[in-house]
Amino acid sequence: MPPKNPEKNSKSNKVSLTEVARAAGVSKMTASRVLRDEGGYSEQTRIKVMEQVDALGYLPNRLATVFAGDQSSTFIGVSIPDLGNEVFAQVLEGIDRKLGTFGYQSVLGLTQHTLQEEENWIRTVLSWQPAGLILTGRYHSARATEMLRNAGIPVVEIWDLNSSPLDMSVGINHFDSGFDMGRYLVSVGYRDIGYVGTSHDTANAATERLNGFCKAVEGAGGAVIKQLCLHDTATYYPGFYGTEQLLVSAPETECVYYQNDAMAFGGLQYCTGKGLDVPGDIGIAGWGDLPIASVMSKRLTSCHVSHLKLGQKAAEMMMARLSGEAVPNCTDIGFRLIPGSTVDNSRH
Amino acid sequence: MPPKNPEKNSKSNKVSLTEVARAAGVSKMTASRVLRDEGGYSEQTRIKVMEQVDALGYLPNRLATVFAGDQSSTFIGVSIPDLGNEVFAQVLEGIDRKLGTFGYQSVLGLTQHTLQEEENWIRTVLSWQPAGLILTGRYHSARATEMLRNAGIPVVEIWDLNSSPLDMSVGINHFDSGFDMGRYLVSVGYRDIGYVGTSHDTANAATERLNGFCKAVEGAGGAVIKQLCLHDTATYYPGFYGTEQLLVSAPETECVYYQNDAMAFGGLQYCTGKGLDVPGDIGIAGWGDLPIASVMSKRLTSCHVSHLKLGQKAAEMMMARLSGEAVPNCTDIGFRLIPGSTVDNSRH
DNA sequence: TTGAAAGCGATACCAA
DNA sequence: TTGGTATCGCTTTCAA
Repeated sequence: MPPKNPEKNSKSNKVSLTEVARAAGVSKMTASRVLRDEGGYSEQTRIKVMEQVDALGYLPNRLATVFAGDQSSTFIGVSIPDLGNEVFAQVLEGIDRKLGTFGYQSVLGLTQHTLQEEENWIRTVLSWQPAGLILTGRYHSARATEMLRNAGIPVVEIWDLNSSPLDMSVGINHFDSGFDMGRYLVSVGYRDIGYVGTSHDTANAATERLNGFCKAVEGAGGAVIKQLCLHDTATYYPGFYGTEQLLVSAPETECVYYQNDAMAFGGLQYCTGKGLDVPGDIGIAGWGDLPIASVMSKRLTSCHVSHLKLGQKAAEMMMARLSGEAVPNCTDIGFRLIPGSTVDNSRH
Repeated sequence: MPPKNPEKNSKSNKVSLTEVARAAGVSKMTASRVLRDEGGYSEQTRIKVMEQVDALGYLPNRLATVFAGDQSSTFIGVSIPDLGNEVFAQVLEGIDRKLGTFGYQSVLGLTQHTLQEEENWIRTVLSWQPAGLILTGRYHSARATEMLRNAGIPVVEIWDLNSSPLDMSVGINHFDSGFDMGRYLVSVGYRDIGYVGTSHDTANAATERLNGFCKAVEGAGGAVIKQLCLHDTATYYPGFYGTEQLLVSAPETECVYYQNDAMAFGGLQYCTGKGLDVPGDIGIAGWGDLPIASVMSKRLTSCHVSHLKLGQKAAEMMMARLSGEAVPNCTDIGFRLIPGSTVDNSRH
């Protein structure tokens, strides 16, 4: 809960347009016109006003402008599951940089992968009258969905491609990306395959990748013999110990598919540390194509997605919509399977 | 520039407190009291109002509340250089999560390490009447400093510890952390040492680490024989090719100190790829202690800083100040040198 | 327990 | 080229 302002009232030392106008000896309407560069005043008047703006250090109160109702704000609410995951940090970077070039600001919400957190954040951020919202994920609570519909502002859902979005959507088809990897791994000769990921309380993109993966593997004659969903964050160390758990309970595993590259690196390090040869003894595949891959001698088998571009595209769609342009409501930015060298493509 | 609202006026479909009050058959003051849980109304009235709130899907307009002048907003402006650098992503995560528990929101600004970007962002974000600002770095343009002083809101400068901050400061002493590493490397026997980092247009923490490092190395009888400051981002691949450049021009280098762990990993991979033994042939030291270190078999020599905690602390100081508590204006969260195994501590 | 009126800072609209 | 007045949604203050 926001506290009452401690020092009586913070506006006490803030300069308002009225004060600028008075100091310049004009009405506040004239001062307003000068500041908005609207025209319809003499050069002499303009100078008088600007002198006082500088002298008094006047900063406009944009709250009042929006409140007056003639403009929307330049806030864009942006929900992100967590920033410990590098890919989301990149998405946010893409969004915020692009928004910045249009003079808009991100109001951040970290939802920790829960719909309840997202709903709470949506309620709050809507009360600040944002110009639009960019949300990670296509699943929202019923109440959240209702609020979003009622808000009457543009919404871009990112990450999962959503063929029937609330409004607009940009991302990739995660099911397909999992499917492609499954098909690839079986095609090079793997049969007994394991999975290591994390579980969240809600359906999400990683689950869809797993679903696609299983479907492809089983359809092609392989088997996903063990699926490990840890109650942890999807980072390096869980990939490490998850691999240990997996190999203890299913030592026949020939290849492991991970929720993302960070977990895959953890798994790779576990295997290497145990003296296993990758890919000779065991294959490893991740997802996301992290920047660190650019310096690894052994290219991680993965799936490339341009996270930065995804964020930029989301911001661009938002800006286009806000300026009244027609915007396709569904944009697939695509992915690319990276064969890499952590799976053995010569098993046949 | 924010465009004029395309659809006439977005408020058209928004429900105001007045409408709720009318529907409930009470005055808007009574409805306001109910919504603020202020007391001073009958239970029957409360029910009538809340029924209409639900029925109409009323969401308060917090802009109007702040504007009315009785409260400050729950915005905290947060400036971060870039999110491609994992450590800053962690800092932001720490800030935003902690702010969230107090019902505050981060308004993000990515400054790309330039003071001009920061100044522009400060001007904009101040116009939205934030409750406070959290800024990365202790250096600001003259105009930015003036605006910050005039704003009359709490400011926390993070990252570099600032003994005479604008208002509050939390971070570490980067000079000291560089100094400690320099002293350590010489103490284990290195003499000809190189540095690989990036250059920015402004003074920054990495520069201070380098300064501290050089002072310690030279004071202890070693020499920083080559300093490479690339015009690039401080990530994996620049660490890789920067190392190549360094070793070509100064093949006698015994040990390399990097701006951060990501660059150090890049360098490590370069050396390993070239058949150099680390630390047998060359030593490698980074800064920051990235999460990936938790799964590496060879512990990277580095300097640990709790980035998440730094962010949390900054948010806590902000919240404490906003609730009127006394807050120390300078908090050192400390660092810890990690000897690791990418330098040889048995050279003597 | 309730309500009417003033006002926050800026802009639209109309009048001079 | 200027300025007065109403207005946005809400809360404070004062009155009933």
